[in-house]
Amino acid sequence: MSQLPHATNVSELSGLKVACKDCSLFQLCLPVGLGGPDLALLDRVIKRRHVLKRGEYLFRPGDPFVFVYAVRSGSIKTYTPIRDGADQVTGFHLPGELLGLDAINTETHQCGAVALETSSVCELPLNRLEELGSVITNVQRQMLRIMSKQILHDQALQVLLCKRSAEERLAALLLSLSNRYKRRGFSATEFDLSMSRQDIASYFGLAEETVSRLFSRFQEQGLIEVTRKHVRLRDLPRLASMVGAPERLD
Amino acid sequence: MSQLPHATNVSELSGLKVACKDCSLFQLCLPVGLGGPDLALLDRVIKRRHVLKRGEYLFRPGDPFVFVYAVRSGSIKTYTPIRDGADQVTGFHLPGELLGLDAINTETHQCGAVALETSSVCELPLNRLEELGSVITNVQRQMLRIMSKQILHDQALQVLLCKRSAEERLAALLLSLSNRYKRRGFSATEFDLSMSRQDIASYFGLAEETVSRLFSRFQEQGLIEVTRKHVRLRDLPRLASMVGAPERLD
DNA sequence: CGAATCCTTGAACACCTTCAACAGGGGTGG
DNA sequence: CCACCCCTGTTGAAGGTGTTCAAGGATTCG
Repeated sequence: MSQLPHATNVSELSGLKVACKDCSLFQLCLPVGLGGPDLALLDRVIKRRHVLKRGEYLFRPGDPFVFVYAVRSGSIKTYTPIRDGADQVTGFHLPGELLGLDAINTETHQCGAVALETSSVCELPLNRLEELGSVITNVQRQMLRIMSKQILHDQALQVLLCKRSAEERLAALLLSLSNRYKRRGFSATEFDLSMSRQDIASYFGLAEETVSRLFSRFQEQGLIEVTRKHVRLRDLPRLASMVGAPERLD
Repeated sequence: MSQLPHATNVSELSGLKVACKDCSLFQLCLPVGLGGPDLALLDRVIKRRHVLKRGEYLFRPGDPFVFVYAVRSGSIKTYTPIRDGADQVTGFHLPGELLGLDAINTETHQCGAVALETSSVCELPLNRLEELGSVITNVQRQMLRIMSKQILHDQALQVLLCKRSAEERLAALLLSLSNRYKRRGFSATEFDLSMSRQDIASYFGLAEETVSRLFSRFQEQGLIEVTRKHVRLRDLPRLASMVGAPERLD
């Protein structure tokens, strides 16, 4: 990969000025529950604002595990290659969410991560977090909680894939995006999908055509208005009623 | 729940004698990678041999999170209740495997856990593990790795549910059980299923009838011999060839 | 402006489900 | 200890949800 020193430096310079305590994602990301001194320590090992353009890779399957990443802006999809050369999309990640947790055990990324739009991430060196951990157990505890949350999320997805129809799966995704955007201060009812129909289809084990048809049907039913990537949720209550509590993907 | 003091005491007395370092599951459970002094500390906070009979619950959805459990013997299934009153089976757990990790974040169990046969577990009080963690970071690191492994497992299941046929899913389960039994010193080709057809069906999002038919078909094809719960794998290579690397559930 | 990609829609087909009936074991009570 | 019963598992036939194949339209980007 060729470097772009000027652009990189500029963005890092501006990025480095934002300490965790001043980050707008403070409530969503790793630092939740940490006090002032802990935060200052944490700030020392976190490198901010690695910027990715749409389609750029954060890491690829087989890459050695170096960092856990926190999404700062934009959105990133993770995928795992399967036989037949195809990819399985394993997740969509919004600002404040952590990435690469599955690589801790093997020290090798099994998944890849690609920016769905221009995005930036913080790099968290897990080794150094562990050093800190012996001083501030809060960071360690926080890591455990985040991974626990991820496991819970995976179980919700399992229920969705096992027990729910294509219709209910798409409803769950729209609802999840709505909730996550809302928590980040964006509109809960109107947003742009950064992922393609094919990405959604892969994520849920459906055919691209099925997803496309569902968007059309949801529109006919007055549930949503959709034109290409832009979505407006017109009946949030009815969407919510399609998704049971254990299937919530937030 | 009524107590059975005599039986409980007997089993606990015999159980308490086995320190982690002498446990046959040493290579599979939490202690892997820990040195002698660390192990001695760990032993102090782990309570051994809570015994469960078939059908008894280790915890239920909604229970407060107190312990992480390590299976010592037998097998335990986890499930999550879904609307319609039905249950979704979320996992089958063999000796050496950890249980209840999804409750760390909310401090409440979302899942329940039931013994599929007479089983025993060790209780790991996570709070006290965290105390230790500030002394021996190895325990913390080990917890992170185990949770990372779980996340990887969940992704494999996601691929299986999204991209693979009923046939391939069952092959993946049989192969997983084979590998896991083998690692525990049992036969890789002949064992008893502790879970029902319905449990398997629920786990994979299939109908009970489909699972039953698949067992029959596998037998017709000479892949396995099966009578009720007893299974003999007759063509391990061919079974393995049905399951891609990213879908391995081990 | 052209090419490639993404999205949409239609029709036939396939895998798995659902409904139904029955067989067989294991446990329980007599 | 045996008989009964219930639960688990098995097998068949019809039906449905989603897939596959096919073609065309729209959008973006070089």
